Amino acid sequence: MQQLKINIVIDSSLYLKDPESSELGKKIVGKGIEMIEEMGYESFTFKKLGEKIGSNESSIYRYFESKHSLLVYLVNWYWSWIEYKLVFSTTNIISSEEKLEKAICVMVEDIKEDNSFSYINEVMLNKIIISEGSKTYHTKKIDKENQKGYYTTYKRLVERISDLVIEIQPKYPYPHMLISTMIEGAHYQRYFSKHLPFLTDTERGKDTIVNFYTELIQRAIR
Amino acid sequence: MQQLKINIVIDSSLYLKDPESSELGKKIVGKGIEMIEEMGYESFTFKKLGEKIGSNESSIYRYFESKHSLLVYLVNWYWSWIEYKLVFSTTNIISSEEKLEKAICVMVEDIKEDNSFSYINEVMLNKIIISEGSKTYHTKKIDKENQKGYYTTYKRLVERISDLVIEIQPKYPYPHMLISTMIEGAHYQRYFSKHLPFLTDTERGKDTIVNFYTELIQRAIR
DNA sequence: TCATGTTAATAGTAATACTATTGTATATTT
DNA sequence: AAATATACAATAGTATTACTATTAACATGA
Repeated sequence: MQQLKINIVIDSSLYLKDPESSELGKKIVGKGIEMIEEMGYESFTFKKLGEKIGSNESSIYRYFESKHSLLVYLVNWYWSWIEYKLVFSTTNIISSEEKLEKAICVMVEDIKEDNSFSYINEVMLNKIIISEGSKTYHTKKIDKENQKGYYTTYKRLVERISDLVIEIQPKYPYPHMLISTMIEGAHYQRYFSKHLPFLTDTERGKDTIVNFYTELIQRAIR
Repeated sequence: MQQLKINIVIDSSLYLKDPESSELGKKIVGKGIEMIEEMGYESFTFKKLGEKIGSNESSIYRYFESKHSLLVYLVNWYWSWIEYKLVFSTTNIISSEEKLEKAICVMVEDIKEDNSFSYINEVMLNKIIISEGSKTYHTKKIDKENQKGYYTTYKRLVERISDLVIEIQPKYPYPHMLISTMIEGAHYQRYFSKHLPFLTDTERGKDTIVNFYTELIQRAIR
């Protein structure tokens, strides 16, 4: 039997030329992920990427107007993918409480498997989001980029889960703050547990971070 | 009556030459804060700072080995200052619950006043920590820099408040995660409320962020 | 007075992000 | 099939950046 194939569609404002439309484009995204993960965003350059994919620096500028906009593209791809996983894991579930629990899990859990989407390594991408993701909005151009729609995917995702919170507890006054605190916080905790463990209480084996945020949210809205 | 003067002492591993030891050093830190706040960390350069303080780029390199290490210095200064405020606002209070409440306030509240320390503008510094602070540890050199003691101030602060949590609820299993989630989260919420308001529920006038985290923590450890 | 050590200024370098221009393959039209 | 138009990538740049090697100025002490 043939496998079901799904494509994540990225808004055209996030690239100059759609990287899905050519082999070179896919190489840029695929190898770009590998290189950013390996050497970090600061050390990563279009020149190095060009060499790696047997192409030229300036060819990459046909697809993305800057290094920054490639990162923004990756972050949006990631959140679209998470949204897809979220919708998938919560359909046909009736109880809102159970839906929320599943949602927390999808947002917060460690990504260990790859291979849903041919040329994108989701495990590496997840690592990039954790260590470099915040650089997409910690920029002086934030307001301009927000207007351009750079953060709509993220917004939609937070909205979706906030709605679940409201379904369960209509009187809870901080649904968006609660969810954005969870999403960003979970990434920080994963980063801390690896590099600054004195800021966490993670143990080996168990997924403490999922437990922590599940409990935190349940108690907050009870 | 003369005013009480206090100096925040920064570990000598965080600079090449102590900026407190000369007028030029104080200018570097003072004007550096102004410029980073104004133009953002990426656009800020030692060359521009040199021009501004009527000195030369390379003179600044005598004090800080890189632009990054200046930011690390500022972050450490900030956390030392917060720790000082924390100790000050919780001494002579007996109840642990009340201590924790005050601590949350000190960590999370909006900084509006300046002038405790002559050449450092705490309001601007707070803005820098909110928008650029995470760049100190989102680097590939994180583990090396951690070994050098770049994050000890932060660690000590988190430890201090985690101890308060443990005093109140000895069985709570995630004190460090709770506090680091709060500190980082509060900064994010301040940033979001200004630039990406759809991720928050902040209202004008009230300090929703303080209320949100106070309630969150109290419910978490109850 | 002259050697010594400490400081800052000069003048650089290598690398970076990004761009203007040229070249080439493919498609379209006549 | 030839002429033209288009799409794309490669070449060769530029301006700016972070950072450094060297020189100059100055104070201190023997």
